[in-house]
Amino acid sequence: MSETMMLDGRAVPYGKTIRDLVKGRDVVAAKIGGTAVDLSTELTGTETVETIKGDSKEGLNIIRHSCAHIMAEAVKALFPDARPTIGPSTEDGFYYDFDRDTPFSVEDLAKIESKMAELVKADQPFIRKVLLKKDAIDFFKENGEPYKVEILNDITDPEVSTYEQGSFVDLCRGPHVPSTGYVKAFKLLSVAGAYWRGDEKNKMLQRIYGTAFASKDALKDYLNFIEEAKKRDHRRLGRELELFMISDDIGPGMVVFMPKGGILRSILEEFEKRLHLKNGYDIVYGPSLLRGKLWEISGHMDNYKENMYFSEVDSQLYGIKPMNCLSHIQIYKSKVRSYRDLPLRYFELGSVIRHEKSGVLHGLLRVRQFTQDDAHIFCRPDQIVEEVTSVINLVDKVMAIFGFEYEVEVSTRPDKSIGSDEDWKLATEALIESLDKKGLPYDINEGDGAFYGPKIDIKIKDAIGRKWQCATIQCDFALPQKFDIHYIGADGGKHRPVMLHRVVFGSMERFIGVLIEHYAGAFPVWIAPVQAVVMNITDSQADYAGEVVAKLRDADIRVEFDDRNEKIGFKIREARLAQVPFMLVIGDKEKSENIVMIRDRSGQQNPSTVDEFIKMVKNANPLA
RNA sequence: GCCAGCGUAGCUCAGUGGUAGAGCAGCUGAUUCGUAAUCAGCAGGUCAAGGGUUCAACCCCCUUCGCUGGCUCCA
Repeated sequence: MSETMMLDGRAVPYGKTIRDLVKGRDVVAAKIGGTAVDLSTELTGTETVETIKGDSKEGLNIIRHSCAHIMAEAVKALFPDARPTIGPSTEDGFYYDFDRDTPFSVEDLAKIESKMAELVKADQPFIRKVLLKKDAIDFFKENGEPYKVEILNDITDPEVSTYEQGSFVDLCRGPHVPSTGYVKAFKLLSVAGAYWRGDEKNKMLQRIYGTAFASKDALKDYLNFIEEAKKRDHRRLGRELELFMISDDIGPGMVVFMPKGGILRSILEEFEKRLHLKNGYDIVYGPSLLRGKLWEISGHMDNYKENMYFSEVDSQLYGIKPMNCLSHIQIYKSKVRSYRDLPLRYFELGSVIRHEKSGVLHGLLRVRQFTQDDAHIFCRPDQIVEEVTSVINLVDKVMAIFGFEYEVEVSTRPDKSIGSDEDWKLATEALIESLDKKGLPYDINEGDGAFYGPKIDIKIKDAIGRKWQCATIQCDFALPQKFDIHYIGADGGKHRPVMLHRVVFGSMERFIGVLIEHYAGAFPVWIAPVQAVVMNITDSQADYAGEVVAKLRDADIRVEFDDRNEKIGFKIREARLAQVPFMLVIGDKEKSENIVMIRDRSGQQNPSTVDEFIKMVKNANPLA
């Protein structure tokens, strides 16, 4: 056996800790055979060792997790009545949940932060200890930490590890940075309530959010990013650009599209109609109010009642639709279907109303009344994979048009659900097969499916990285059975079709909300509510400018005429603030040469004829 | 729904136990001026709503509504 082993590709001797072998404090932990370990690990084997730097994704997680421990130490020192529960790292920071009767205040954050700074300065080592589970239980019981005891009771391993720094000991798998001084840049961000173990039946704990970075500059960059993101918040831009409003007088979660938002939505809806017709869908419309009986058959009365609105008409119970499927099923049932008819694809821009809990409402992204670009595909079991694949292709095409990157998740059977185990298995496998065929990576969300079937969720990100589910494809074996729909097969027998529920935008509201943030209000020309503002320099060009406006309007260009008695600089400023893609400036020169000066959002200017400009705008439509 | 914070003019925000201010926007007038703000004047508020404490409440207390950040839930 040789006397050395490999560390980041260089030969190093045995018998030393990793920390002995790396210089400085850029390296925060290491990986041996793919498992992250502390730098205090002594090298004894022949494995290959790779270091983890603080500015890598893995390294950041370790720094943040260690920072969470430091925060817990600070909290326990300042508030001895706070009982620590769990404190993981997250995608862009960390949190720690405490059980405490008095919630933390914003002022408390500052105190905790300065205590943490002290602890960091003290550069206390993180000390890992491995002990028997029963000894750990005794220790945390004695220490008055019932939550740690509860976690330990769920652990099956006989041995567990703890990490100790200063006066604080936490049950933890690790790894951690070698000492508190490794945490060079951190900030506490907010306090919030959170249920113990994420279950609303449990006690609400006090959560403190924070973040940490490998350097002060990186932290500063992140805080700047948050500030910049706030500027593109769709609620702010929605008001500034006069796209939509949510009025107190009307009610929470109810969106009013104002003229600018109205035209934007209308353009997107026309786009969707054409897209679906091109892809073999039929356009249908269903009513908002459907008999209560129908919702009983569908299972909504048992599974979704608390989210629905009801109305009694002529002593008959009616439910306002929270989804569009039932009308589409009635269309399917309107005549005998042959296997040759399938697949049938019914598309509806369907407005639904759901009683969402008040605390979840969020601008356009979470509302109570919304319009889905919904479709239901009725197909034979042997057509599922092909149909799902074609929906995925459609989604992919649309996301590319708008420049969205997306993440895919497959959600499996939840506790509260209907249908047989075999159906769920078949449907879930079909969804996964389609994704595999397309070569799309995906995560599995166990138990996150709809109550009637498994689903593929496609999530796109808003300005500050929050992910929103927009497109989704849901496989449903339950409703065809409940409504007893069938088709006549080649064998002359009755067979049960499969139903796919799917949306591409998700809802007009949410998609527009994400679009606003994605483009920061500067919409591409084909969807911009106003595509051009014509502006004259003085009154002497008003007549010619008016002719240009008329010509553009006649060519279906969305144009506004700024003929106010204002300076050209002021007109341009206003058009820029309104994020109008093109400004058509008309002075004496343009008038005499029968042209316009086109200024785009970047400030570039080019002279053009009106006809050329019209052609350019028309060509910007992706379905043109 | 739960935890915390917040609610002053159309918007962004000051303000104090003694009956409200600024900037921008708006309106009026002047200005006709070639690429991100012309000047002047005017007007604008049951201080979210309801109740209470007080000689007196926008301010203190309670309730309701709404918003914000989270949690749970979701297109």
